Amino acid sequence: MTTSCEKCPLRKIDFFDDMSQDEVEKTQRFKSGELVVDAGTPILMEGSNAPQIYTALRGMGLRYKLLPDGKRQVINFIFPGDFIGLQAGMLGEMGHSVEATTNMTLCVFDRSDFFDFFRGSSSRAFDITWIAATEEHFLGGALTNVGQRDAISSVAWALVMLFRRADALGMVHNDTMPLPFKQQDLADSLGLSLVHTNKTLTKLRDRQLAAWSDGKLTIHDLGELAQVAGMELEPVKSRPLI
Amino acid sequence: MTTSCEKCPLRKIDFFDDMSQDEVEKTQRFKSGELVVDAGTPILMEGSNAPQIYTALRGMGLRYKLLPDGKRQVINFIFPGDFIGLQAGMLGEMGHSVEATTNMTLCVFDRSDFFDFFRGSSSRAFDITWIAATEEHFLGGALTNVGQRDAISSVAWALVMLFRRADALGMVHNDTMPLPFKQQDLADSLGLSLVHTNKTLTKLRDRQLAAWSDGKLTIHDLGELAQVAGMELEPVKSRPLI
DNA sequence: CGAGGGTTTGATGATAGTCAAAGTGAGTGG
DNA sequence: CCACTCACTTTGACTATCATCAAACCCTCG
Repeated sequence: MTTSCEKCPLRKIDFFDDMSQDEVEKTQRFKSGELVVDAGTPILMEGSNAPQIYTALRGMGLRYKLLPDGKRQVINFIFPGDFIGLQAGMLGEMGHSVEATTNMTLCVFDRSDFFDFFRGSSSRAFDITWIAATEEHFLGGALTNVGQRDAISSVAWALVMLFRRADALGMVHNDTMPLPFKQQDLADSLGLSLVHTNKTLTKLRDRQLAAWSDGKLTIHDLGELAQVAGMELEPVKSRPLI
Repeated sequence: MTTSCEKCPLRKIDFFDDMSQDEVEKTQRFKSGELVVDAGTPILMEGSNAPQIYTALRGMGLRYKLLPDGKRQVINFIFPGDFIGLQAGMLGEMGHSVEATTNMTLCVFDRSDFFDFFRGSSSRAFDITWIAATEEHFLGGALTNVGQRDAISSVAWALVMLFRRADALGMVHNDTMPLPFKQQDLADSLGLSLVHTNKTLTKLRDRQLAAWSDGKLTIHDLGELAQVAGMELEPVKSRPLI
């Protein structure tokens, strides 16, 4: 049995905006099913004209782009509640691939219903656009990070961003969050080599700023780490859920 | 006298989608005026809660983000027809600053009317979301470029992207387009130093791949340059105009 | 003619990449 | 239950790309 939007566990999280009854119903009607995938499964392929789009209900994943020569850029990390396939819905084609890093459960929507859903509720349409704008905002920050920060600041920035997202989702306990990715994934997200990323991580660990091992990231003093990153912590804003 | 949307010169360009009479009228009602600024004028500031948003009607500019230590990341370059301030409209706050590189004329819209405009026409709402998704798509590519390509490929990629945009707007004549930016701007967009960017540009010039000087960029064989960039040329898609 | 912004060039050095190999731990099969 | 494998992490040595520093050059402008 699939989870009904009515009882969606994500909606209980403060981080997500409240939804009106009407919004819940419209979203429920839009939802065509659920997809359960194992860790490592590809979900969407760059350039593909995918018939379906998703919301991550459980589990984590990543978005990435491959270059012809095989290099990989991780665009960002997927957390529960993330909307996946907006580009497919709007542009008919994904600009990046998506794959599951852990086992995942995804709410499935048919792309063919997307336009109706969009026009059927201007508040939901607004939410979708809000998500797109937020994604753009994040990518501007990520670009700035990769372009302008040196390795230690860059890694620090990434860890702060990940940690704050997890915190907003209630995934942080005892200053630690689950981080089921590989160092290679982080390296590919920052444009650094695996080796250098590894050495930078041990530097942060030695300085007691952030410790990531066994799929768990521990940060005791976020402010200090943000200091190293040379970033200012913007307040966390709640976001809509599709 | 301001340009009416009815007679907007940009609409004559094939690159922009046709608009229905209704869309033209709604856009006209949304438009509150025009802004003419000199080269170098700041248009929007990062973090500001700007009351107005814009569409570039004439001239070019750039979006950028500043780090606390003064480093600058150029997010992208603004061409005529670009919508400016989507983040302000949706999120209430810009994630980057915008400034005019040349003299510019901008169509001005009041942010307070934005939501009405959005809900007043689902096709215009769709267009706005389309633009947001496209921006996200571009930024994914830019991130990949900065993260994964070496200097020569990176510069080549940027020049190809600029040239194709200009071409779509009919700004290319005799294999050359106006490119009124400084080398420092390009350097800041690629995360490279000015000196290294300069040396890379002369390399491309020596190899007869791309010559940029006196504010003009000429490329005789785009395919060859794209080859150097290690990129595949996606077909150009027309886009909506706000 | 001098000043200033932008571009170009050369010399030097540091950050980060590459290569190679060892270490660790979970899972598998004999 | 003990090799053995495999995927991932860690470390060390060497290299190269790119940053930094400095100075010259070129134009336009007052």
